[in-house]
Amino acid sequence: MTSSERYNFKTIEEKWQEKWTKTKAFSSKVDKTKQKFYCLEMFPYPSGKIHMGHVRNYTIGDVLSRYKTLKGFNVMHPMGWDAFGMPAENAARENNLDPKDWTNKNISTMKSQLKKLGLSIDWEREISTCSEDYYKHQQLFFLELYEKGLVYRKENYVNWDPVDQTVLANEQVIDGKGWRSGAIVERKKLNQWFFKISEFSQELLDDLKKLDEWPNKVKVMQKNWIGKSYGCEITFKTEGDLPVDEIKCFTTRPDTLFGFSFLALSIDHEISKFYSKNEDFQRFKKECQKTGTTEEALAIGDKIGFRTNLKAVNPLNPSEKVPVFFANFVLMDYGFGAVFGCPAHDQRDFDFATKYNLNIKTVVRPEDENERYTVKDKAYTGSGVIINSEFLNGLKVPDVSVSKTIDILEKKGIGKKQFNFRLKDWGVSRQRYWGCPIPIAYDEDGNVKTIPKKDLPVTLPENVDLNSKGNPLDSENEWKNILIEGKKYTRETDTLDTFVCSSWYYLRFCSPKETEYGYNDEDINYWMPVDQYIGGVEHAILHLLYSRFFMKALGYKNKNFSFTEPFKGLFTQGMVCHETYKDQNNNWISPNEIELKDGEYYKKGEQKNKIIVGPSESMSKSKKNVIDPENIINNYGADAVRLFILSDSPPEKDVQWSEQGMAASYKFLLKLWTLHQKIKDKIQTENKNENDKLDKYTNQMISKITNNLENFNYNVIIANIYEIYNFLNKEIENEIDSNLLKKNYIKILILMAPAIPHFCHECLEDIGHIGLLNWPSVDKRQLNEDKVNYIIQINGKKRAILNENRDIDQESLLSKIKENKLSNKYLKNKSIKKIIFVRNKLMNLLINE
RNA sequence: GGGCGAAUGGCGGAACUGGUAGACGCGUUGGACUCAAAAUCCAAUGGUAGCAAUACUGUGAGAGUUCGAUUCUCUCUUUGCCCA
Repeated sequence: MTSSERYNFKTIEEKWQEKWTKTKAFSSKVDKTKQKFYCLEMFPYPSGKIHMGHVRNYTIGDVLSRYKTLKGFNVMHPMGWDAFGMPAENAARENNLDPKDWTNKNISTMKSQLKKLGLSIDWEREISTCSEDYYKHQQLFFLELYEKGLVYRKENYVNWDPVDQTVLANEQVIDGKGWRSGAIVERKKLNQWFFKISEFSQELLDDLKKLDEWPNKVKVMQKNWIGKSYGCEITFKTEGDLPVDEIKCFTTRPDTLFGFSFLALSIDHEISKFYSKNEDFQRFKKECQKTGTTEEALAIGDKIGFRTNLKAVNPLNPSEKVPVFFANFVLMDYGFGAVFGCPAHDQRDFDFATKYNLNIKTVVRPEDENERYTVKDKAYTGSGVIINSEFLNGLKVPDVSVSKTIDILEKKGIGKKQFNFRLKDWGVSRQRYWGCPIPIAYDEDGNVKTIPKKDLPVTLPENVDLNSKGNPLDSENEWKNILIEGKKYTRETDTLDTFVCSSWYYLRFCSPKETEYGYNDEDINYWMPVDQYIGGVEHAILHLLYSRFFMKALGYKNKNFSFTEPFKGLFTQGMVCHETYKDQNNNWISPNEIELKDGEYYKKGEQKNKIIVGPSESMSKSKKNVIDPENIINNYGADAVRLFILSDSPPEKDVQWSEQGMAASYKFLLKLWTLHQKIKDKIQTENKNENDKLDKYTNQMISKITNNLENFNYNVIIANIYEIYNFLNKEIENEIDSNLLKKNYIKILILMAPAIPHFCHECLEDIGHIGLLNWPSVDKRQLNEDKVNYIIQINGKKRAILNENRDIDQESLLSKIKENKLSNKYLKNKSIKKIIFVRNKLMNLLINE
C-alpha cells in the first residue's frame, strides 16, 4: 500500500477479516496457565437481518473482548442463535416454508453480516438452539430436573391468546391484550409443565447480594419481582350450612383485622367443590375467566363476587361475623387462595365492598388526623396510627403494627408469622410447533411416562401442516403415537418456552461439541462464570432470573459448581433511536423515503407532501424508523460504523442515530488515514530530536483510555481518539525523532484498535509492526508534568492560572502571585486573611474587601 | 400510588476522590480554494456588556454545608424506567 493511496475500507476490512478467519485469530482453548475472560453478549434471534441494536450490542462486546485479549487474558467470545420461537412459525406459515429452512437461511445471512462488522468472535463455538445437537441436552436436563422434583405438571389458568392460539406469559400481556396479536386475552385452564423456580425464591433473592458487578437497577427489579413479603397466616372459623369449619388466609396486613368485613376466595378454592352443581356459580366462574391473570388486570378490572352460605368469624372479635364470597380478584396461587377483606385500607377491597354494600370500618388514621377520622370515597393505604381496634389502638402503621399484631395473634393461637413470595413457578409449556419437544409421553390412562434417556432426542417431525388450528403437533398422529417397551403412549405435544433454551446456552458455549452431556465439567469450571454479560435491559427480569434459576437447578442436590451465579458482570446497553416520520395522511414514513428542502422534509419526489417529524424512538419496523446496518456498512465500512455507534452516547444510555454523525465518523477515518501517511513518511525519514513531549502525551492517553475502557466509558474513548488526532496532526508539523515517533505511534494504534480494529491493524502492518500486540502500560513517573497549572482564586473566584513548577511550596507560589500583574489589581492595599493551598492544584486567597 | 434513576450551550455529551464547567463530536457563523457549488482546509462559537483587555452571569428551581458545589444534604418541578 503506497502513501498516495486513498483510504479504501473495503479492501482493508475484507483483507483483515479474511486473515482473522484463516489464522483462527479468535479461537479459544482452555489454558490453565492463563487467566480467562468469558465475554458474552445476549445471542440474537435469527429474525432475518441484523439491526442497529445488534450492531451496538456486539460492538460493545467486541471492544471489551479485544481489549482484554490485548491485556493478555485468555478470552472466549462466542456467538450463537436463539433459534426457536414463534416468528419462524408465523413466517413459515405465511410463505409456505419450513421453519427450519427459514431459520437457517436467516442464520447464514446474519452470520455474514456479523462477520462484516469485524467482530472477534470464536465461530468454532457457534451453536443454534434449534439444532438437535443442542436441544437433546435440554431434554436430558428436563428429565434430570423432573427426577429432582423440580418439574411438575398441574392444571393452571393461563393467559390465552385466542388469535395466536397460545399461552402467553404475564409480560406478554399488555393492557389485557396479546403483545403480538392484540387480541383480548382470556383466562383458560390447561395442563401445563412447570419448573419449580419457587423452590429457589430465597436463594435467588439472597444471591443478588453477590452480584456486585450488576447494575443496581436490575437487582432492584429482580428483588421486586421475587417480591418477598412478610405477613401472617390466619385461620378463620366459619359458620353456615356447608361442611366447612375453617378457612386459612395469608395477609400482609393483619393489623387491620378489626376492619374485617368480608372474606374472599378464589374460584378454585377447595370450597368451590360444593358449588359444582350450582348453575349461578358456574355462570359466575365463566364471567371470572374474562379477566386476565396479571396483577394489573386484577387491580384495574371490575371486581365481581359470588356470595356463599358461609360466615367467617373475626378471631379478635368473635361476635362479628362477615360474609364469605368467591371473588375474581383472588388467585389460587397467592397465599391460600383466600384473603380477608378490609375495605377501608385496600383499594380492591374498597371497590368490592362498595359494590356489595359491605361494612367499611376505618381502623387506621393518617398521622395528621384525629380519632374520628373515617375513610370516604377511597381506601387509605398510607402510614399512620391504628384506631377503633381495642388493644391494637395506637400502634404505628405499618412497621410496628404488623409485627405486634402477629405477635399477639401467635400468642392467641390464631395466626402464624409467615413469608410469602410473589415469584411463581415458571410455566414452560407452549402450544407451538417450533420449539424443543418435551420428552414426555402419556399412557392410555393419562399417566406420565418419561421418554427413556436412550431414546433422546425427541426430534420435531418434519413437513407438518402449520395451517391447522392450535398446536400443529396435535395433528401429527404418526409422530404422536409411539410404543415404549411395547406399550402404547401418546407424546406430549407442547414444546418448551424458548426462555428454557436461553437459560443454559452460556454453559454450552464452554463445551459446544460435547456429545455426552450439555457441557463438560472441566470446561465450565475453567470458563464459568461469564465475566461480562452484555445485553438489553429488557431482559433484566425474566431471562436473567431464569438463567440464574437454571444454574441453581442443575446444581441442586447432587452437584457442586465452583460458582453459583452464571453472570459475574452485567452491562445493559441502551437502545438505538431514530426520529419518526409521518406524512399528511398519518402514515409512517421511512427515513430513506424523505428529502430535505429549505429546512423542511418532504416525501421524495412529492413536493406537496410535507413530512411531520415525530419524536426519536427506539428503531422498530412498525414505525419504519429503522436504518439497515448492512447498507451503512457497505457505504462507510465497519470501522466507521463502530466508531459512530460508540461515539455519541454512553453505552448504557439510548443513542440517537444520525446520518450526519455517521458521515462525520467516516470522514474522520479519512483524515486519520491521511495523518497515517504523514506519520509513516516521518518514521521512514531518520531524524534525531531529543524531546519527550510525545512520550508524555502517549503515556497520558494510555492512562486515560485504559481507565475509560475499564469503566465502560466507550463514548469518551472515541473523544480521546479524536483528541489524539488533533494533537498528532499539529505535532507532525514539527521536527520529531523518528524512532520516538514510531515507538509511540505503535502504542497509539494499539489504544485505538479495540474500537477500529481493521484500520489499526492495517496501519500497524504498514509501518512494519507485525507479531503479537500487547496493551501498552502506563509509566507512572511520566504521568506528572514538570509544570502545573495552578488555579489562583481570590475570595473563591478564579482570577488567574499560573503555570509553575510541580510541587512548589505555598510561600514560593505566593511570591509568584505577588510578582504577577494580578497582584496589583486585586491585592493592592488589601490584607490576606487566609490562604488555602492545595498542592499542585490551586491557591485561594481570602482578603478583606 | 410505590421504588430506582436523570436534568449541564442550538443538539449528543465531557468533568478523576468537592478544586480551570462545557473535553470531543454535530450544527451554526466568518474566511480560504472555486466561474460557481459540493468536498476540503483555517478561524470563531454558553449568555450579557465592551473595539479590546476584561467584567458580570451561568450546570432544572429554591435553600443549606464549605475558602470553594455540576459534584454533598434538604425541599420542589419536570422527565425516564420498573412495579402497581
